[in-house]
Amino acid sequence: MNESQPIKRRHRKTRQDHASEIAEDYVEAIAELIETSGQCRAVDLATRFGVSSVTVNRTIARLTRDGFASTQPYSPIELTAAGQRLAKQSRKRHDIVYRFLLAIGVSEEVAAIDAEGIEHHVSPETLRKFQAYTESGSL
Amino acid sequence: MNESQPIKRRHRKTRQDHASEIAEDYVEAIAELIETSGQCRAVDLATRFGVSSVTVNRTIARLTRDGFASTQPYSPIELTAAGQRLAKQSRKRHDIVYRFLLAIGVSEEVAAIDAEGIEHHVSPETLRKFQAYTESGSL
DNA sequence: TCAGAAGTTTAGCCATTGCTAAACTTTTTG
DNA sequence: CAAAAAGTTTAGCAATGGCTAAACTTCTGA
Repeated sequence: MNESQPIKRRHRKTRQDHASEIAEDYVEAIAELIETSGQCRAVDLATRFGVSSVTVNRTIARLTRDGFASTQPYSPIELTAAGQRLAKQSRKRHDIVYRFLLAIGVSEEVAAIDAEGIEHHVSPETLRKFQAYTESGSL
Repeated sequence: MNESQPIKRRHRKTRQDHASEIAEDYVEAIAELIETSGQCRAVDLATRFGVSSVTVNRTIARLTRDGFASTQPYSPIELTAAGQRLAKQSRKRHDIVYRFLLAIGVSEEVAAIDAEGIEHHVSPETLRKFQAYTESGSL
Protein backbone atom coordinates (compact mmCIF):
# COMPACT_ATOMS: atom_id res chain seq x y z
CA MET A 1 0.00 0.00 0.00
CA ASN A 2 1.60 3.22 -1.05
CA GLU A 3 -0.03 6.01 0.87
CA SER A 4 3.12 7.73 1.97
CA GLN A 5 2.58 10.89 -0.02
CA PRO A 6 0.92 13.85 1.67
CA ILE A 7 -2.84 13.60 1.75
CA LYS A 8 -3.36 16.77 -0.20
CA ARG A 9 -1.20 16.63 -3.27
CA ARG A 10 -3.64 19.20 -4.62
CA HIS A 11 -1.69 21.79 -2.81
CA ARG A 12 1.42 22.83 -4.63
CA LYS A 13 4.88 22.51 -3.17
CA THR A 14 5.23 26.18 -2.66
CA ARG A 15 8.93 26.80 -2.57
CA GLN A 16 9.88 24.68 -5.52
CA ASP A 17 6.98 25.77 -7.66
CA HIS A 18 7.76 29.35 -6.97
CA ALA A 19 11.31 28.81 -8.15
CA SER A 20 10.06 27.28 -11.40
CA GLU A 21 7.75 30.21 -11.96
CA ILE A 22 10.64 32.60 -11.71
CA ALA A 23 12.70 30.45 -14.03
CA GLU A 24 9.90 30.51 -16.59
CA ASP A 25 9.41 34.25 -16.29
CA TYR A 26 13.11 34.81 -16.78
CA VAL A 27 13.66 32.53 -19.76
CA GLU A 28 10.55 33.97 -21.37
CA ALA A 29 11.87 37.49 -20.87
CA ILE A 30 15.36 36.60 -22.03
CA ALA A 31 14.03 35.01 -25.22
CA GLU A 32 11.86 38.01 -25.91
CA LEU A 33 14.67 40.48 -25.35
CA ILE A 34 17.03 38.56 -27.59
CA GLU A 35 14.34 38.43 -30.23
CA THR A 36 13.45 42.09 -30.14
CA SER A 37 16.74 43.77 -29.35
CA GLY A 38 19.35 41.24 -30.38
CA GLN A 39 20.68 40.59 -26.91
CA CYS A 40 19.73 40.41 -23.27
CA ARG A 41 21.63 42.26 -20.56
CA ALA A 42 21.08 42.04 -16.83
CA VAL A 43 20.01 45.64 -16.74
CA ASP A 44 17.18 44.93 -19.20
CA LEU A 45 15.80 42.20 -17.00
CA ALA A 46 16.18 44.40 -13.94
CA THR A 47 14.08 47.09 -15.61
CA ARG A 48 11.56 44.60 -16.81
CA PHE A 49 10.99 42.92 -13.49
CA GLY A 50 11.48 45.98 -11.37
CA VAL A 51 14.27 44.44 -9.30
CA SER A 52 17.91 45.36 -8.86
CA SER A 53 20.50 44.05 -11.25
CA VAL A 54 22.13 42.25 -8.35
CA THR A 55 19.01 40.19 -7.95
CA VAL A 56 18.96 39.50 -11.66
CA ASN A 57 22.54 38.42 -11.49
CA ARG A 58 21.90 35.83 -8.87
CA THR A 59 18.79 34.54 -10.53
CA ILE A 60 20.73 34.10 -13.75
CA ALA A 61 23.38 32.23 -11.76
CA ARG A 62 20.71 29.80 -10.64
CA LEU A 63 19.36 29.44 -14.15
CA THR A 64 22.89 28.72 -15.33
CA ARG A 65 23.40 26.21 -12.56
CA ASP A 66 20.14 24.53 -13.57
CA GLY A 67 21.09 24.40 -17.22
CA PHE A 68 18.75 27.00 -18.68
CA ALA A 69 21.09 29.92 -19.27
CA SER A 70 24.74 30.45 -20.03
CA THR A 71 26.91 33.49 -19.52
CA GLN A 72 30.43 34.77 -19.62
CA PRO A 73 31.37 37.56 -17.21
CA TYR A 74 30.33 40.99 -18.49
CA SER A 75 28.72 39.41 -21.51
CA PRO A 76 25.09 39.20 -22.63
CA ILE A 77 22.88 36.46 -21.23
CA GLU A 78 22.10 33.51 -23.44
CA LEU A 79 19.76 30.56 -23.26
CA THR A 80 20.80 26.94 -23.55
CA ALA A 81 18.79 24.58 -25.71
CA ALA A 82 16.81 23.59 -22.62
CA GLY A 83 16.27 27.26 -21.82
CA GLN A 84 15.00 27.94 -25.31
CA ARG A 85 12.65 25.01 -25.10
CA LEU A 86 11.29 26.19 -21.77
CA ALA A 87 10.93 29.74 -23.07
CA LYS A 88 9.02 28.60 -26.11
CA GLN A 89 6.69 26.46 -24.08
CA SER A 90 6.12 29.20 -21.50
CA ARG A 91 5.47 31.72 -24.19
CA LYS A 92 2.92 29.49 -25.81
CA ARG A 93 1.11 28.87 -22.57
CA HIS A 94 1.20 32.55 -21.77
CA ASP A 95 -0.35 33.41 -25.10
CA ILE A 96 -3.12 30.89 -24.71
CA VAL A 97 -4.04 32.27 -21.32
CA TYR A 98 -3.84 35.86 -22.52
CA ARG A 99 -5.98 35.28 -25.58
CA PHE A 100 -8.48 33.34 -23.55
CA LEU A 101 -8.89 36.20 -21.10
CA LEU A 102 -9.44 38.57 -23.99
CA ALA A 103 -11.96 36.15 -25.48
CA ILE A 104 -14.10 36.16 -22.34
CA GLY A 105 -14.11 39.93 -22.35
CA VAL A 106 -11.34 40.96 -20.02
CA SER A 107 -9.64 44.21 -20.98
CA GLU A 108 -6.21 44.08 -22.58
CA GLU A 109 -4.51 45.72 -19.66
CA VAL A 110 -5.96 43.44 -17.02
CA ALA A 111 -5.56 40.37 -19.22
CA ALA A 112 -1.84 41.13 -19.49
CA ILE A 113 -1.47 41.33 -15.74
CA ASP A 114 -3.59 38.31 -14.92
CA ALA A 115 -2.01 36.15 -17.61
CA GLU A 116 1.36 36.73 -15.93
CA GLY A 117 0.06 35.32 -12.72
CA ILE A 118 -2.20 32.60 -14.03
CA GLU A 119 0.01 31.03 -16.66
CA HIS A 120 2.09 29.13 -14.14
CA HIS A 121 -0.87 27.44 -12.55
CA VAL A 122 -2.76 26.10 -15.49
CA SER A 123 -2.64 22.37 -16.14
CA PRO A 124 -2.54 20.97 -19.67
CA GLU A 125 -6.19 19.99 -19.39
CA THR A 126 -7.33 23.46 -18.46
CA LEU A 127 -5.09 24.93 -21.10
CA ARG A 128 -6.78 22.81 -23.75
CA LYS A 129 -10.17 24.07 -22.61
CA PHE A 130 -8.94 27.64 -22.78
CA GLN A 131 -7.63 27.11 -26.27
CA ALA A 132 -10.75 25.37 -27.44
CA TYR A 133 -12.88 28.23 -26.22
CA THR A 134 -10.69 30.90 -27.73
CA GLU A 135 -10.62 29.20 -31.10
CA SER A 136 -14.24 28.29 -31.38
CA GLY A 137 -15.43 31.58 -29.96
CA SER A 138 -17.83 29.74 -27.70
CA LEU A 139 -18.18 26.54 -25.81
CA MET B 1 6.31 64.17 -12.72
CA ASN B 2 5.84 60.93 -10.93
CA GLU B 3 7.39 58.21 -13.03
CA SER B 4 9.43 56.67 -10.28
CA GLN B 5 7.66 53.35 -10.22
CA PRO B 6 9.17 50.43 -12.15
CA ILE B 7 8.28 50.42 -15.81
CA LYS B 8 6.55 47.08 -15.71
CA ARG B 9 4.06 47.14 -12.91
CA ARG B 10 2.47 44.24 -14.80
CA HIS B 11 4.94 41.96 -13.23
CA ARG B 12 4.07 41.02 -9.70
CA LYS B 13 6.34 41.79 -6.80
CA THR B 14 7.21 38.20 -6.29
CA ARG B 15 8.28 37.95 -2.72
CA GLN B 16 5.50 39.97 -1.19
CA ASP B 17 2.79 38.48 -3.35
CA HIS B 18 3.96 35.03 -2.54
CA ALA B 19 3.70 35.79 1.15
CA SER B 20 0.12 37.02 0.68
CA GLU B 21 -0.78 33.86 -1.19
CA ILE B 22 0.42 31.75 1.68
CA ALA B 23 -1.48 33.91 4.13
CA GLU B 24 -4.65 33.42 2.11
CA ASP B 25 -4.15 29.69 1.81
CA TYR B 26 -3.65 29.42 5.53
CA VAL B 27 -6.57 31.51 6.70
CA GLU B 28 -8.79 29.70 4.22
CA ALA B 29 -7.65 26.34 5.58
CA ILE B 30 -7.96 27.47 9.18
CA ALA B 31 -11.50 28.69 8.62
CA GLU B 32 -12.44 25.47 6.91
CA LEU B 33 -10.97 23.31 9.64
CA ILE B 34 -12.71 25.26 12.37
CA GLU B 35 -15.95 24.96 10.46
CA THR B 36 -15.73 21.25 9.82
CA SER B 37 -13.98 19.93 12.90
CA GLY B 38 -14.55 22.58 15.51
CA GLN B 39 -10.94 23.59 15.86
CA CYS B 40 -7.69 23.97 13.98
CA ARG B 41 -4.43 22.49 15.22
CA ALA B 42 -1.00 22.94 13.70
CA VAL B 43 -0.83 19.28 12.87
CA ASP B 44 -3.98 19.54 10.76
CA LEU B 45 -2.49 22.30 8.67
CA ALA B 46 0.77 20.37 8.38
CA THR B 47 -1.11 17.39 6.98
CA ARG B 48 -3.15 19.55 4.70
CA PHE B 49 -0.25 21.42 3.19
CA GLY B 50 2.22 18.55 3.30
CA VAL B 51 4.77 20.48 5.35
CA SER B 52 6.20 19.95 8.81
CA SER B 53 4.41 21.30 11.84
CA VAL B 54 7.44 23.44 12.54
CA THR B 55 6.87 25.23 9.28
CA VAL B 56 3.20 25.64 10.14
CA ASN B 57 4.16 27.05 13.50
CA ARG B 58 6.29 29.75 12.06
CA THR B 59 3.80 30.64 9.37
CA ILE B 60 1.14 31.02 12.04
CA ALA B 61 3.55 33.24 13.97
CA ARG B 62 3.74 35.50 10.93
CA LEU B 63 -0.02 35.50 10.52
CA THR B 64 -0.32 36.44 14.17
CA ARG B 65 2.23 39.18 13.78
CA ASP B 66 0.29 40.48 10.79
CA GLY B 67 -3.00 40.44 12.65
CA PHE B 68 -4.76 37.54 10.93
CA ALA B 69 -4.46 34.81 13.54
CA SER B 70 -4.23 34.54 17.28
CA THR B 71 -2.88 31.74 19.43
CA GLN B 72 -1.96 30.77 22.95
CA PRO B 73 0.85 28.27 23.39
CA TYR B 74 -0.30 24.67 22.95
CA SER B 75 -3.78 25.87 22.09
CA PRO B 76 -5.80 25.70 18.89
CA ILE B 77 -5.29 28.32 16.23
CA GLU B 78 -7.88 31.02 15.83
CA LEU B 79 -8.60 33.76 13.34
CA THR B 80 -8.94 37.42 14.18
CA ALA B 81 -11.74 39.44 12.66
CA ALA B 82 -9.36 40.46 9.88
CA GLY B 83 -8.40 36.82 9.39
CA GLN B 84 -12.00 35.79 9.11
CA ARG B 85 -12.67 38.52 6.62
CA LEU B 86 -9.70 37.45 4.52
CA ALA B 87 -10.73 33.82 4.74
CA LYS B 88 -14.24 34.57 3.62
CA GLN B 89 -13.07 36.62 0.70
CA SER B 90 -10.47 34.05 -0.34
CA ARG B 91 -12.98 31.28 -0.09
CA LYS B 92 -15.40 33.16 -2.27
CA ARG B 93 -12.80 33.84 -4.89
CA HIS B 94 -11.66 30.26 -4.78
CA ASP B 95 -15.19 29.01 -5.33
CA ILE B 96 -15.75 31.30 -8.27
CA VAL B 97 -12.59 30.08 -9.96
CA TYR B 98 -13.35 26.45 -9.17
CA ARG B 99 -16.90 26.61 -10.48
CA PHE B 100 -15.76 28.46 -13.56
CA LEU B 101 -13.27 25.75 -14.39
CA LEU B 102 -15.97 23.12 -14.00
CA ALA B 103 -18.26 25.20 -16.19
CA ILE B 104 -15.80 25.22 -19.07
CA GLY B 105 -15.46 21.47 -18.81
CA VAL B 106 -12.40 20.88 -16.69
CA SER B 107 -12.58 17.74 -14.57
CA GLU B 108 -13.26 18.06 -10.86
CA GLU B 109 -9.87 16.81 -9.87
CA VAL B 110 -7.91 19.12 -12.14
CA ALA B 111 -10.21 22.05 -11.38
CA ALA B 112 -9.46 21.63 -7.69
CA ILE B 113 -5.72 21.71 -8.30
CA ASP B 114 -5.77 24.59 -10.78
CA ALA B 115 -8.15 26.68 -8.70
CA GLU B 116 -5.64 26.54 -5.84
CA GLY B 117 -3.00 28.04 -8.05
CA ILE B 118 -5.08 30.45 -10.08
CA GLU B 119 -7.19 32.04 -7.37
CA HIS B 120 -4.41 34.30 -6.15
CA HIS B 121 -3.79 35.81 -9.54
CA VAL B 122 -7.24 36.75 -10.69
CA SER B 123 -8.16 40.41 -10.66
CA PRO B 124 -11.67 41.56 -9.73
CA GLU B 125 -12.41 42.23 -13.39
CA THR B 126 -11.50 38.72 -14.48
CA LEU B 127 -13.34 37.29 -11.52
CA ARG B 128 -16.49 39.07 -12.61
CA LYS B 129 -16.17 37.58 -16.06
CA PHE B 130 -15.67 34.14 -14.61
CA GLN B 131 -18.73 34.53 -12.45
CA ALA B 132 -20.84 35.89 -15.27
CA TYR B 133 -19.94 32.94 -17.43
CA THR B 134 -20.59 30.36 -14.74
CA GLU B 135 -23.97 31.83 -13.90
CA SER B 136 -25.25 32.39 -17.39
CA GLY B 137 -23.89 29.10 -18.68
CA SER B 138 -22.49 30.87 -21.71
CA LEU B 139 -21.05 34.15 -22.74
C1' DT C 1 43.45 58.40 -25.40
C1' DC C 2 41.57 58.48 -21.33
C1' DA C 3 37.88 59.88 -18.05
C1' DG C 4 33.51 59.33 -16.96
C1' DA C 5 29.31 56.76 -17.71
C1' DA C 6 27.19 52.48 -17.95
C1' DG C 7 26.92 47.95 -16.71
C1' DT C 8 28.43 43.86 -13.86
C1' DT C 9 30.05 41.55 -9.98
C1' DT C 10 31.20 40.77 -5.04
C1' DA C 11 30.28 41.27 -0.26
C1' DG C 12 27.13 41.30 3.09
C1' DC C 13 22.60 42.40 4.98
C1' DC C 14 17.46 40.73 5.83
C1' DA C 15 12.91 37.90 5.53
C1' DT C 16 10.60 33.87 4.06
C1' DT C 17 9.84 29.09 3.72
C1' DG C 18 11.43 24.63 3.95
C1' DC C 19 13.82 20.98 7.04
C1' DT C 20 15.54 17.81 11.40
C1' DA C 21 16.58 17.15 16.13
C1' DA C 22 15.48 17.80 20.58
C1' DA C 23 12.93 19.69 24.44
C1' DC C 24 8.71 20.59 26.30
C1' DT C 25 3.40 20.29 27.27
C1' DT C 26 -0.86 18.04 26.93
C1' DT C 27 -3.70 14.13 26.31
C1' DT C 28 -4.67 9.43 26.47
C1' DT C 29 -4.61 5.04 28.27
C1' DG C 30 -3.12 0.90 30.84
C1' DC D 1 -1.67 7.96 38.57
C1' DA D 2 2.16 7.26 35.76
C1' DA D 3 3.96 6.26 31.33
C1' DA D 4 3.52 6.55 26.62
C1' DA D 5 1.72 8.93 22.72
C1' DA D 6 0.54 13.01 20.52
C1' DG D 7 1.22 17.58 19.69
C1' DT D 8 3.91 22.01 20.12
C1' DT D 9 7.80 24.76 20.52
C1' DT D 10 12.78 26.07 20.25
C1' DA D 11 17.20 25.88 18.12
C1' DG D 12 19.65 25.82 14.25
C1' DC D 13 20.62 24.64 9.17
C1' DA D 14 19.83 25.67 3.99
C1' DA D 15 18.04 27.85 -0.28
C1' DT D 16 15.56 31.61 -2.44
C1' DG D 17 14.80 36.21 -3.45
C1' DG D 18 15.03 40.94 -2.16
C1' DC D 19 18.25 44.99 -1.01
C1' DT D 20 22.60 48.63 -0.73
C1' DA D 21 27.36 49.72 -1.05
C1' DA D 22 31.43 49.29 -3.24
C1' DA D 23 34.69 47.41 -6.52
C1' DC D 24 35.46 46.16 -10.97
C1' DT D 25 35.09 45.98 -16.33
C1' DT D 26 33.56 47.78 -20.54
C1' DC D 27 32.03 51.23 -23.52
C1' DT D 28 31.79 55.95 -25.28
C1' DG D 29 32.69 60.54 -26.41
C1' DA D 30 35.35 64.87 -25.81
